[in-house]
Amino acid sequence: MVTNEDVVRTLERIADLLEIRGENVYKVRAYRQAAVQVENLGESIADVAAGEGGLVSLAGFGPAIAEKVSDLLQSGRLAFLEELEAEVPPTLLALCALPGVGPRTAALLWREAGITRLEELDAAAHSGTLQGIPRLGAKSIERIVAALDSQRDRGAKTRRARADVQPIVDELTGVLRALPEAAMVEAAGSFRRRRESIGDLDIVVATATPSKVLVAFSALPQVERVLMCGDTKSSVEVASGFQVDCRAVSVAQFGAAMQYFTGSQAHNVRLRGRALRMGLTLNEYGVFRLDGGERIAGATEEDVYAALGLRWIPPEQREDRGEIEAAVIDDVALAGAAVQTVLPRI
DNA sequence: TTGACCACGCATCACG
DNA sequence: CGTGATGCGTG
DNA sequence: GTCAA
Repeated sequence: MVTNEDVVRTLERIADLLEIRGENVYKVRAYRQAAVQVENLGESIADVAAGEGGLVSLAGFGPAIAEKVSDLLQSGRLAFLEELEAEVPPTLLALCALPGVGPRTAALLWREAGITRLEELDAAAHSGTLQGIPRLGAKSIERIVAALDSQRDRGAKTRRARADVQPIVDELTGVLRALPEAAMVEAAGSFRRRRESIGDLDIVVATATPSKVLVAFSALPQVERVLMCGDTKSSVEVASGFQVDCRAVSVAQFGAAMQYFTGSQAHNVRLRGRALRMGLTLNEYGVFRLDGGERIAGATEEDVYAALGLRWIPPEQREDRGEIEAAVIDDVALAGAAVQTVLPRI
């Protein structure tokens, strides 16, 4: 019995391996999007396959992916994936899991140094074999060594329970709010979406002096390691490896930044797609007209959603499960009884 | 059949 | 030394 | 690879 979860894992695995192989980014994305669709599917994918229209009736499923998933459902295997795994060593996926190492670097290590597994990478990094590989400078090698060490230190504990994160949120937002430069401070990300499992923490600060706030943030006693600190964002680790990102924006951008950093990613992508179809563009600084670039929203989240013809959507609903469609302020309501306004058609 | 496919910050490296 | 391209990571 | 024009 092949479950939806099996299909999701398989599609994601294909995407990862294709990425290492250097396939077209949109092909890779197509597999990832298909995986997301299956993930959000409210029924058994086997039923969909058997039902009217078959798998191609699913969004993101064209003939190619439909056939592969169909094979998988029928036989429990997928020849395509097996061929791919024969071509691209699956152990490379473990390299990609290292922070700072992505598919391109994994492919580079494989091609240039014949490295396919973590142990080989570790040995090569220390023996100096890595030196001389194009695009792999001293900094990059140092980064790899650090990543391997840090992974060894703590057995790759990734996500944390909401209850464990809450005190960290309270403490960090507390000290940031005490800064005279910080006008507004809020936690965003999956924490704000009230998810039970939290991968990392995002904190948004409104301020007129971003660098001051970020420097202060990076220097907090709770900070164990600074991953990076730029002009608008800083990433650190606190409490044995838990990552916290701090983004500093102006007061006028605070709403757009909160919207952006609250996510989810899928929600944001759909929202931005909607913006484009309305002749607008959405980023973490606001909503802008495509022609001329005039800014039309950004100070508050309500602003941002309203500019896109939407009611404000509670964070816990922002998962791209139909909440955007449900929040559309329809033409009729806007136009009143008499006048037919011309809103951009979505 | 063809073109578009979200948007951006930071670190690093190659190049002039 | 500055600049642009690339890779990675983030929602 | 998929979708829409």
